[in-house]
Amino acid sequence: MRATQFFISTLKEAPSEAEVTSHKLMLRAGLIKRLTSGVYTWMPLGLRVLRKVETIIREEMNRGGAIELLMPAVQPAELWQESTRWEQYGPELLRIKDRHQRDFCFGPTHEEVISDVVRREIKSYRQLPLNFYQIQTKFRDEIRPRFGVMRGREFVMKDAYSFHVDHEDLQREYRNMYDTYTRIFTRLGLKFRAVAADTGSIGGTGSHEFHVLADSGEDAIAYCPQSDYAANVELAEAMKPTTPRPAPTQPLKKVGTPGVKTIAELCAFLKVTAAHTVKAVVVDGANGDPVLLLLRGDHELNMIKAGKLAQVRQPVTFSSVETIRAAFNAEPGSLGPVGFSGTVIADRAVTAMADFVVGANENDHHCTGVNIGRDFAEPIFADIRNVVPGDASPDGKGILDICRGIEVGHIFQLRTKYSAALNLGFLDESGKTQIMEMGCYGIGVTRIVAAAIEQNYDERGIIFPQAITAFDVAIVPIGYGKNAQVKETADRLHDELAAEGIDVLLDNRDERPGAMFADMELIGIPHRLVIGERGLKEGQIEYKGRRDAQARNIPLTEVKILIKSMICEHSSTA
RNA sequence: CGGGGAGUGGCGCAGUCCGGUAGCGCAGGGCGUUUGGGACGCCAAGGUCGCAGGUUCGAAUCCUGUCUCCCCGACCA
Repeated sequence: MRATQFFISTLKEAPSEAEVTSHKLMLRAGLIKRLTSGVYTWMPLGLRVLRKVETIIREEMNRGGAIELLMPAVQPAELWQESTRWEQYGPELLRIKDRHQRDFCFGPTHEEVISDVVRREIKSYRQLPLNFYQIQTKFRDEIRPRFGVMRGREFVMKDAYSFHVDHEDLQREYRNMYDTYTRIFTRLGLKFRAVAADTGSIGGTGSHEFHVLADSGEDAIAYCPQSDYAANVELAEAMKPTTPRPAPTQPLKKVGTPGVKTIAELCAFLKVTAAHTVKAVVVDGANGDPVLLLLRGDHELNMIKAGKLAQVRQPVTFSSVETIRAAFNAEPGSLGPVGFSGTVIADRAVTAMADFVVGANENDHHCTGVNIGRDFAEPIFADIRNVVPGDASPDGKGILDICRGIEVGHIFQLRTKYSAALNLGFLDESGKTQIMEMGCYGIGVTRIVAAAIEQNYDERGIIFPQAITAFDVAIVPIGYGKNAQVKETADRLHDELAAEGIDVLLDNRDERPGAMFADMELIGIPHRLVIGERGLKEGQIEYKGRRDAQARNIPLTEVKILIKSMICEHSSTA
């Protein structure tokens, strides 16, 4: 490809709409343009990257035995009413009407449609198992789209749905897809981790998320360096303390703590560590009464875990100040279990605490020397906090650490949640009707591009992994329009590399060298060849890898072999 | 939806407090000089100041309404 026959539009300054690195770089490099909130045009350069990601996914899904199809983006309301999700899905579902005022939606996911396909086609156990997938544009009317294509409303997703005669076969396919995803993200050249996940709203049991590791990731992942344990912090179990509760040594005492509202202020005021304090959080209970949750001062409430408690109303809502005032005679910042007669649920870590500090249920007062059993009744103990680095791994094999990740894939065992609702029956060997077991497997294709950048960039711009770069190699001629030998060499090299199936970009724009270098680096091309009069006299051209500190000269005669060898080891042919 | 911020040429911004008819850098056009790390000079071009009302002799600037976008929280690929 010659730059003059392609479309490159880079910016020196990032548009002010962008905050995170990948978003800024994607806009600066001209990969995407925003049309409206959460909706982007993929410019030619960006589309090349997106297509490479799609190709790898498609090749590996095919290798894994899945079969590609393409379902409609627009779906009739009837199907969604049948699965009861027309009401359940909420405002994230973009609902539209046709000219006859019939209800439709723009598909945020395709369980309903695929189920409709399968129930019409599949009648017998002989036709199972099946795994259908598609790569398609979805629309989810996110409350707050952000970070460019990282959390767009319109995005490209690979979604797959598998159907089985029994749970055992579903588990086999689940494992197969787990392995397929592992191959996909490995081939994409990304550092990633598969983590046990909460099943969220889609439901079902058995689920893993695939996260691209990046410090800027939105998700926290707890993992054990000593074993293969990894789980989303939402899910990772905080184990029971192994140490017994010490006996009380201090008397219960009420102390004035004027103006102290937070744990940090409390620690500073009383000169204690946060681990010796207990924080009190009040949420609405299932029966409407407030429920007091207790956590060690240095721990954080996990809303998902709290939501699973029978005593707590779903979704978890913090009680209003009025409710709290009525129940505790005090305001948030001074709350505690002493003298409170309602339901108290304490995190397991609190089990092992003695002589701690907690709110006194009187504004601007705290109690010190508080002890469970002596000063207030034994509460219900449960796991309601986020794990922290240093916690014991739930598999008992070491100590947890925490890193951040971007969720790019998610696999689920749906079991019969949809197949039962949508009546996905088949006849088994004995001629009896059974309900299919179902799995689903998603990959955020557009998100992968942003995640790859989030993981691979420097101050000059993007550094694309070889597997998904828009162009493998950039040829930058110095004096293309002036020096016939430079032009001829550049053209020939371009043609020869292209003939080898290498994606080569010849920057034949009439730009100054600095501008060309800057652009080629910004758009993340991993290899660069510079052809100049100076080097050609010696029969040499210059090579520089995108991450290399220094360029080096190589004989012209060896260029092709060098480039080929560097690119072919990452070749995307399956 | 709650909280915060912003809409001025393609991009980044100043001007708004204190009303007087719009400016800077970059990009883009022409000409010339340049050509191994985002060149320089000259010339020309480009703006309903988000939109709608209002106040005023006069509004980017003040008032009211409205739309859009971004950031922080609950959702998700």
